[in-house]
Amino acid sequence: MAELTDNKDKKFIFVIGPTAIGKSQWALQQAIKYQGSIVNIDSVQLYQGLEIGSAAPTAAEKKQAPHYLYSYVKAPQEMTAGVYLRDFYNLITSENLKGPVFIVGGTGFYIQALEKGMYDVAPGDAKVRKQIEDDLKANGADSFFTELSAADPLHEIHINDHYRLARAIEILRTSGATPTQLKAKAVLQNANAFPYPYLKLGFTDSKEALLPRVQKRTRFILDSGIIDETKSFLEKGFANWSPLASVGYREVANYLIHNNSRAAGHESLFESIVTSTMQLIKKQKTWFQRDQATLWFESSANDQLEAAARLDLYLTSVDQNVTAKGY
RNA sequence: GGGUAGGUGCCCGAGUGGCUAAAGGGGGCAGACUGUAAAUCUGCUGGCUUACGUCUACGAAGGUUCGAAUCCUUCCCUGCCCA
Repeated sequence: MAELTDNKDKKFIFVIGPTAIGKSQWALQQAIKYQGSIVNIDSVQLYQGLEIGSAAPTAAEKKQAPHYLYSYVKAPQEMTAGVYLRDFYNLITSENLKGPVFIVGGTGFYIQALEKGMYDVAPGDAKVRKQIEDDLKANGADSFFTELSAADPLHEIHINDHYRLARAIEILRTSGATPTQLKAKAVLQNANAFPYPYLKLGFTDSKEALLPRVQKRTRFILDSGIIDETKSFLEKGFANWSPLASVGYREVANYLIHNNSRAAGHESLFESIVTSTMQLIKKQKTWFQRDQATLWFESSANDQLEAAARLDLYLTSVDQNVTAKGY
């Protein structure tokens, strides 16, 4: 990690919460008000060409305050939380970001990675990974599960979770470390944790409150051209590019491949995107539940004002860290 | 009007005498989560009951049978074909 002294007195504000809650718009208002900047922490808005479906900030919005880490990863490159961290720290140590920095997004895993840091193990090597995948295919999950259980009887990976199983085996074979050891070590050291003062604000709301927002947004996304956006990637041969498996794009790709000819397909496309988005929201809410350090607000105008007041308190205070526990 | 296929749990759909509260999928609910994370994975999902159990359920009503979603009769409804 590079020298961090430049940012000693800089304040960071996480603005997190489920999709379609209105984080970006709120954060933009605040960034304008305090002459700050915005950094993305959404795992899909990172990519170039997926702006419509991921409801990324528009050019007009980006003009109102500096935005970073949006639309900069090009297909067929695929991001990981680890690479995101590298990019994030590169950014804030190489550029002198204006004012308070708003870190905005709903990807719980990335937020956690940034806040707590990641395990000190090598990232997946493409070659090794391929080998592991072949091995898994040839010998089945049972053999992986047995191998992992022998080395780490306390691991909590399910036998059907092939992705996690393969990753655990990869780490085990290359470094000898087990999931249980890594977890224990991370709790003790927490060496790669976020090194700056920060405030975590979250927006969330009931399913009933979110549904109309999701419907409206889905209509808008469809009208704005997510179908063409998807089509262009498919035509370039990126059908297996992992971001295309994210909410919206997955449904559209499926629609283009299977029901394109049917007139009724369009309405069910709308419905299926709404459903997946609501499912995503549920998963995000489940993830955020365990986060004890976030100050939560609802989406109402009143709560937005309340959140703004808390922000103001933080920005004008001399305290370093202000979290839920601080109040 | 005639013929024909069919009506199954929130939805789709399997089941054609007992092992059926009824496969599977979707949806819903709850959860896990350290380099794919908007991904991946797990559990639950008719009522009452802690449980044993019991009640209600396979279009409706009757019937056959020790026993029916499954067989028979009539009726209602839906799709398709012929008039």
